[in-house]
Amino acid sequence: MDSNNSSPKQDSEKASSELKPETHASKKRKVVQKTVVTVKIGENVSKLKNEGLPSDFWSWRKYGQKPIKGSPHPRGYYRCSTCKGCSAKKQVERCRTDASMLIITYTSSHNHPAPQVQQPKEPETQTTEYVPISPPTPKEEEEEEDQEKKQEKEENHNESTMTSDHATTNGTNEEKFHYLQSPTQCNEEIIDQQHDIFKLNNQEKTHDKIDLLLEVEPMCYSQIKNMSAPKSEELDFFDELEELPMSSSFLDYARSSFTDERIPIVPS
DNA sequence: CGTATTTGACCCGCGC
DNA sequence: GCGCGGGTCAAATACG
Repeated sequence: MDSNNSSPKQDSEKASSELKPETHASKKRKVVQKTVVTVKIGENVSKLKNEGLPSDFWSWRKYGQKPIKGSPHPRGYYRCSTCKGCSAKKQVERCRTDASMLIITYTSSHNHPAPQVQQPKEPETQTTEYVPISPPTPKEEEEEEDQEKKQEKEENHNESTMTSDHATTNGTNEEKFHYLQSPTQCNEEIIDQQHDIFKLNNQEKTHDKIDLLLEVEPMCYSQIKNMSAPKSEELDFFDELEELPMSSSFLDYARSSFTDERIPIVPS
């Protein structure tokens, strides 16, 4: 809590009641280090997970959502719920140009080490600790799939969607997430602190793996499938459901995968 | 019953 | 100095 350096403004006002103004407002707006990650939805997330991609070791709780000017999609605000005092936050929004692309911005770092480093063996097993891959994943996937399916069949997929819940856990369900980096978006504040921020998650290790994955799956038939589908409609749909796709595992996952792509931004 | 998510309102910072 | 946009909190609702 006190360590939170990102909620200065509100802290001042609302915090005055319970919280306390820990930092200055300036911090919140620019002094906070941010890592921007662009994720492309179109690959197999579950699959990757199975591969051994550690999703996030932390849980994220959504605390707000706001429509962004110029963007047809709203931005979701998440906070690390793994640890009560963790000030780690992340913002998730869809690319205005490509609804299939998610822009995740990580702010602040975790005050605590990852609950447990899940190994690339069995996500479920390791989840013993509390890796939010199973629970949240289904939700996001559901939405994503829903959209695509809706185009083809709504009811029919309903079942599939639900099934995916379990399947996801096992990796049966195949989601598609592509990770890309958008240098243009934050090339100005790119830094090497990314390691600092995610160092906790043993990203270094993941890094290697992700690297391979990225190269290995430049384009899967899944992606093609995506392309085949009318993006326009999907976008539209997303527009309204924009907020759901990134609960935690999704982002977490993305984050892990983006190790390489994530763009650390630092407010000068 | 408890926890997570959703929605609305409030406030601050920045730009004009 | 005013207005716009962004970010967070709090309360209510839904789901497990």
